[in-house]
Order: sequence, then C-alpha cells, then structure tokens
Amino acid sequence: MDMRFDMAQNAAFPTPARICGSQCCNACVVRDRAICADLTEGDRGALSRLGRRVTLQAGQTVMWEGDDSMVVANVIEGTLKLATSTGDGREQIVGVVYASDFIGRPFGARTPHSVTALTDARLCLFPRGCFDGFAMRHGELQHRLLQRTLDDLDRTRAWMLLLGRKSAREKVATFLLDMSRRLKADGDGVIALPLSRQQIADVLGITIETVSRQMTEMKRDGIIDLVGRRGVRLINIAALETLSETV
Amino acid sequence: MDMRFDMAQNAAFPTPARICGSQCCNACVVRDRAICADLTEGDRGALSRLGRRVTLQAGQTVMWEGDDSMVVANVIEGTLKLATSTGDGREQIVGVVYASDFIGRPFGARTPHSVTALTDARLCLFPRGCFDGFAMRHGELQHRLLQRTLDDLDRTRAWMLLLGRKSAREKVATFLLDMSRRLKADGDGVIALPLSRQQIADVLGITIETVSRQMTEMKRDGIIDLVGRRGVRLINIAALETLSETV
DNA sequence: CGCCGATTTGATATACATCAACCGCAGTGG
DNA sequence: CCACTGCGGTTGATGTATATCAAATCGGCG
Repeated sequence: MDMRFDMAQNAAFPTPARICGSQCCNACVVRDRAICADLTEGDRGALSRLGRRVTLQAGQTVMWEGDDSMVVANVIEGTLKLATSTGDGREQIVGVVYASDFIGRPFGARTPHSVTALTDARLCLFPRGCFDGFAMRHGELQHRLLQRTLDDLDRTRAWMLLLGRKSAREKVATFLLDMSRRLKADGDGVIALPLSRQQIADVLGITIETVSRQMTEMKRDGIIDLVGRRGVRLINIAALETLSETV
Repeated sequence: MDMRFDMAQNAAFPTPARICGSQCCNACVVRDRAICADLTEGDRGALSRLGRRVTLQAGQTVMWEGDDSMVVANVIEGTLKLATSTGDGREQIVGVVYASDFIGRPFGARTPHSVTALTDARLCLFPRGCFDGFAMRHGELQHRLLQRTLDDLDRTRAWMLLLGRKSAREKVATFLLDMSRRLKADGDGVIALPLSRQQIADVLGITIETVSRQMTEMKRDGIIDLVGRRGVRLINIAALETLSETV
C-alpha cells in the first residue's frame, strides 16, 4: 500500500485543540453530527471511555473483508473507502465515508467489506462487543444508528442504478455532482477530489482509461475544467445534471 | 400492469387460517420472523391495531419512487420488487423482498424506490407516522429494524460488486445461486423463479437477451436445466460457484 | 533537472447491446 | 377439438461502448 496524496485533504480541521486530551468529547469536531450526538454528556463520556482515538495514514486498512467484526468507529477526520473484491482481484468501492460517519459492522459477526483510509484520518474506535452492549442500553444511540443506516441504504440503492444502468458518461457526471455536494470548493471553485482516477473507476464500475477519457472529453466540451491531478472545477452544472440523467 | 404467473408461487401458504379475523397476530405466519417478533403479546396487539392487512395482486405497485413516505409494511406472503429508474425509463431492481421482510421508509420523508408485487401478496400495512411513533417507544422493535437494515445494507453492497465488476456469465451464476438459497426447490430439484427474464435482467443490470443466452449456454454446458418458463434445476452447483467468482 | 508513478492518449479487441425474426405455449373463441 | 392470437422467450445478425494492451506525456518531488 503506497498511496501518495498531493493535496492537503485535511485543511478543514487544522489540528483540533486537544484541550482535555485525546479522550475528551467536549472538543470533538464531529460531536453533534456523529451518532453520539443525542447522548447526554454523562453517557457520551461513558461511551468515550469504552473506545480510543486512533490515527491512520493514507492507505492504511482498518478492517478487512470477511474478517470477524471486532471494532466499529466514528470517523473524526479524513476520508475512507469501503470496498469488496472478487477472487481474482477486481475491486468495487461500495462506499466513501467522511468525517462524522460511522464505520464497521455492529450486531454482526463479520465485516462484509474492507475499510481503508484514502487520506490521513482519525477515528474514535470501539471494540464491537462493548459498543453493542452500550447501544443495547441506549435507545437514542440505536435510533441515530438506524437513521444513518437507512440513509446509507438509500444512497447505496441509488448507486445501484448507476452501476447497473448508466453509461460511462452518465456515471462520471453523477460522480462529479455527488462530489460537489459533499466537498467544499476552494475560492476558485475547484474541488479537490479525495480519490485517484483508479479509485474513481472502482467507484463507478469502469476502467481508469474510461474515466480519463470521459473527463477530458467533458473538459473539451467546456463542462468541467481539470486542474492538476486531483482538482476539478464544475463549469456547467446544468449540463452535468442533464447528463447524470436520473429524474 | 398485466403480468401473468404460470406457477403457483404461494403454495407454501395455503390460505392461512383466519381464526380470529385478519387483524390477529397470533395466527400470523411470519410472526416470529418479522420485526415484531420481539414484542410482548400486548405490544404486538397495540401495533397491530395501528395497521391493517391488505391484499395485492401481482403487478400492483404499493409505493412509488420519490413519493412522500406515507406507509410502511411487513410482508406476510408473496414476493415484491424494489426498483428505481432513470428519466428515460431504464429500470434497476434494487431489491427483492419475501415473506417476513419489511418494506417502506420509516423515519424519512421520501420513498426512494418503488415497491411492486411480483406475485399476489399480503401485507401488514402501517401509516408511517404511527409506526415511527410506536417504534420510538419500543426499543426492541427499533433494534430488530436496525438488524434487518444492516443486513440489507450488507447484501446490497455485495450486489454492487456484481453490478460493477462481474461479467454477464458471473452475474447469472450468482443470481441462480442466490435464488437457490432463498427459494425451496420442489421434489425434482426445480426452483420456480419469481422473476421473469426481463426482471432478472433488471436485477443484474444486463438485457433480457443476454440473460437468455447465458442461461441456454449454461444449459448446453450441463450446469443447469431449464423447465418451462419459470423453472430451473441447478445440476452442477460447484460449477456455478466457480463461475460466480466471489471469494 | 531528472525521475517515477499517475494520467492521458492511441490502436485494437470484445462483450454486450441493439435490432429483428422466430418459436412455442397458454388462453380464447369458433 | 383445433386453429388463432398474443406474449414471453429464444436465436441470429450486426453495431458499439467500453475493455484491453501499449506507449507517450505530465506533474510533483527529491
């Protein structure tokens, strides 16, 4: 695993103040977006004591497909991918997760996909057994987790339409729009993609060459602009929406 | 909507005894597999009173993609499909649900996909608002729903690998194995598929012709046998597993 | 400035889609 | 009872989007 990342992915969270050490939720940047948001301060502290903060480097894998489900985590900072693959090495990225998202498989024996950091990342990691137990005693937490899982399922099913029925052009257009909704553009309207071309291909179920060709073609057509390896500026969003085609 | 079904899909549930009328859970065939399984008898009765039993004919649609989420339901009997489509009519089936499964979008404003009966079916239908309220007061129910949603998500993500990275041959092999796991074969080892060729194509993200060709080819190779329009016998399961390719 | 992996570009192959008959079974009606 | 009809399914001929293979180019880093 030797990925290199040329852009400052984590600029949004410039080393958050660790006022009360790494164990404290009060200073947590995702506190009110993560699943622990609805817990009382006391309960949140109790949950916090079950887990620990860990740092990941880009390219590191936290969980492997098919492994026993040993841990779950909140993403505090960074971007990670969820992936499955066939026996002969073809990979499909089944999800991309961002700060405040939840990862891992609670209430289940196996992790059904690998989880790998795309950028440097920080997690709030819990042993699964402890987390499950805590969740069973805290309805608010389970409710939040349910909400999030239902949303994930909706988004995943929408992506099935893309994988099964859209052309390469439509796939790339949909991908770019999706990214523009999740990521903030800089002053010049340039979005820094957290994914390499190969990873984009693995998200869309096409090859790297096809991704590249579609993007340069869109650039030729004046719909987008490519800046450096990881940057895109969406020039004609309406055109992208027409291309992405889902009503 | 004029689908016709030549095989007795529902033979497994020969007009269940309605001992205490259609409103009673005690005689419910899915009582201990559905999400209400962990409720006390009293709570189950209370939930039951919020909803009503409805009968669907094959081809009828209960919910439409993008509509306000008004109802949710347990499937008592029958098979239904969940589908989304592009503006120009390409369809992707994002899920197939069976007896004891749960359908609809609780805790959310919109139904993200249509739900249509593939066979005649019976549902235990709840207004969403009432259901949500009841669920909020009953942790066991939410826990069951969470479990089920997590399982759905796992299965859906596994299907993404199929849609994005598998060949037509692999797709059909995977589909047949999946069916053989969910459906019981009759005495001769023949499985009655609940889906037409077009619907199989819409599940796998390929065309009807490709489905047909792959199946007749597998038949030529002695891997499966086709009996009538809806019947398949899996002769060489090992070969199918090799073909389906996921490790 | 030069190097190395990431990306783009080009040439070619191919799996699958598309278009078009055709077949066969299940109703239907004479 | 049998021809007729309609629809789901199969089969064939052909087209094309995308994969594959190969090489050139770029961009960031030492």
